[in-house]
Amino acid sequence: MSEERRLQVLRAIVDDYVQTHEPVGSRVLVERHGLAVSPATIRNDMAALEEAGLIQQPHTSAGRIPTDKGYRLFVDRLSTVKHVSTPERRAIQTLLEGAVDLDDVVDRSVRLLAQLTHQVAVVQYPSLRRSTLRHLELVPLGPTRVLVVLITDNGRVEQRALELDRAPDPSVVAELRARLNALASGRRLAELQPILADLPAAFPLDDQAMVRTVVRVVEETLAEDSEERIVLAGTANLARFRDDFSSTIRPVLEALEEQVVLLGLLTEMAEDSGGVAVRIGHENLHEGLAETSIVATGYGSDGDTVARIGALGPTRMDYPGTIAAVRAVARYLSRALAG
Amino acid sequence: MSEERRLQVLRAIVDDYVQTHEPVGSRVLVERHGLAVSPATIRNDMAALEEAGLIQQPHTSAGRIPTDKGYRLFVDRLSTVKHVSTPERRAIQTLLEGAVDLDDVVDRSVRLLAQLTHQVAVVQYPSLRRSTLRHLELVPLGPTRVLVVLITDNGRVEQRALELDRAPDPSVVAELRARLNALASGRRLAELQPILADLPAAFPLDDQAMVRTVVRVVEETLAEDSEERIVLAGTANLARFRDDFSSTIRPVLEALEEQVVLLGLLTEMAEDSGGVAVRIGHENLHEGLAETSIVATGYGSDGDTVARIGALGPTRMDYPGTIAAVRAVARYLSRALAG
DNA sequence: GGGTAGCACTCGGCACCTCTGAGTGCCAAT
DNA sequence: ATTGGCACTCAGAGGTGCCGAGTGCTACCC
Repeated sequence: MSEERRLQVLRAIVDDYVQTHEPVGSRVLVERHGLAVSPATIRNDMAALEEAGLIQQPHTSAGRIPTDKGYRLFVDRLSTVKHVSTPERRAIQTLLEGAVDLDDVVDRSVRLLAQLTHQVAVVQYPSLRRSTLRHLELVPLGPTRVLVVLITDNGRVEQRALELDRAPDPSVVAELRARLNALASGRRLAELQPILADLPAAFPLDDQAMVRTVVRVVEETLAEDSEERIVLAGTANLARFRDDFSSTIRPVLEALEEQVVLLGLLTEMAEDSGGVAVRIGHENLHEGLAETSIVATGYGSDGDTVARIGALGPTRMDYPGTIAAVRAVARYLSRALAG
Repeated sequence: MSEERRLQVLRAIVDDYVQTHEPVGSRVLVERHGLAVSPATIRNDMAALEEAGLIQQPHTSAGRIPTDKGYRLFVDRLSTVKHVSTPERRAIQTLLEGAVDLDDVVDRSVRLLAQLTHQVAVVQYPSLRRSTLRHLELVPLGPTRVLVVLITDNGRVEQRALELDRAPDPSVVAELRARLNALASGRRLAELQPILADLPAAFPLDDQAMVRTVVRVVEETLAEDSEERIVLAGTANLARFRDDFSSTIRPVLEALEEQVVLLGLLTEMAEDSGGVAVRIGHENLHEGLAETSIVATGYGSDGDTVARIGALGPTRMDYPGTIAAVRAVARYLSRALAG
């Protein structure tokens, strides 16, 4: 009983099941997948695969479907690398080049990925901590209210309002802004903390409280990884199949709304195969996503990852196709950010 | 046959059906709703209501369910005004007061509304055109790239990157920024257009092209109503009922992703009853939303509407409760923006 | 004239049945 | 190791009959 053929059988089962969404039996397997042996032989192989926990039977007289473990093996060792077609590639390129700002790039990317994969697409906004500060602005909103605005090199803008104890002198605000910009511009945001700590001492005693408040707000803004924004598209694709998966929709939608959960999942994903990370079913330690797989990878302006992008759908998804699409969009997204 | 009782019957049918999601027959109607007549009498009334197109029978031997027209009559003339409970009110207040900036206020509001109504909640970001400009910033992103940042009085920040033909002189940029702020600060964004038109003439010929580019981008940003952002929450509530409505989920999700559609619906809604607008089923001229109702109202910092907030769910929703929740959240949201 | 009681009628849904066919596991033969 | 054959299992489709909810109608009462 050749080990190699058994894996071929597994691959055939995954391919077929992904396409038809129906348990696949020994006969269709030999008919549709050019296996040069008889159904009986396949049955023996399938028994072994089931023994190994790679496939399972929904009920006695039905065909087999892959388990999470089966999909895992398929993804790691059996799937052939797909590439997105040239027209698709061109479409991606032109679409992303037409974007006017960061929001627009992200928005287009996520829609695009949803359309390419027919899954739910997720894009995380570029992380603040790894970007370089381009400009910092203090804008008075009222007598004692000030808006702090951070602008990064990749065009992300973050704002935060703060309330002061008493109305500050405009000239002091102006000086603070000048000093902040002198100190901070061009630095990575993650490096800022020690630099800013000394700033209050440079001001007259009366103003130090105000300066400290502003510095604290800036630091808070940088620290809040939970502030990281996420954008979704293609949630309607979850309802593509009226049958079994439809009962699973609700917990998935709930998980998608919990951006914190989603962020955690994205960032925790180790990139295994060719820079793309795949989490299958129960591997996502979140009960609502037990029948859901996530394919994700990082993107960034100059080689290093500033954020992630991914696709999410039922475990029975087209992994090679999804992986290819995620990789392609990530690549063009990186390029669009750099340019 | 008293007209008044017939309307009572309609109200009872709506109440019951909203609660049970099952067609309601003449018997349960008298049993559960304290109507002091016999089922036979009710049947006559129901026949009349059906004749009038207010209720309908799914099939011959079933009870009645309200039609869109029936819900409309209910909302306009029969529903009793509900108020949110005092603890709920207090919860809304404290939650919204804890918000740190505009994004946070909007985010909290939409989640809150979704939780209160058990529907999908929608909040439109405050419109740019009606806000006052607080500050305008030009930030160089590269030799020929400039980021234009608009900051409004209610804390909204809008940015747009632009590409120049040649690298501008920093001093010219500084002067342009100063002039723009002098001209535009404190004005309503909608008034800006004529004011900005004269600006290029004030600059040396060499720089006029650059100035014109910047002005054009500012104008574009203001003009783009389609840029208006929308935030959703509670989409998982769509999947609350596994049965009939679940087949309708997909088109609804698709409509929700088309922010343009949603924006159109929100802005077109006339406010009828007590400041809250209700669109029922087919009244939404969008085929995906034929079984969906929307309850919406405006909110704004000082009395006038700067944007809208609403809830969306199956036509068989609890209208009085939803209306009350939308109104309450809108009120506190307005207050949070003003404060 | 409006309300009521009684009655015949309709029809969806449930329980029950059978039958079919897909699919399996095992065994003996190659 | 592979294969054909065979007995076995079982979900799902299709058919049947019954029940009960609900109706519309008509005759009757106040």
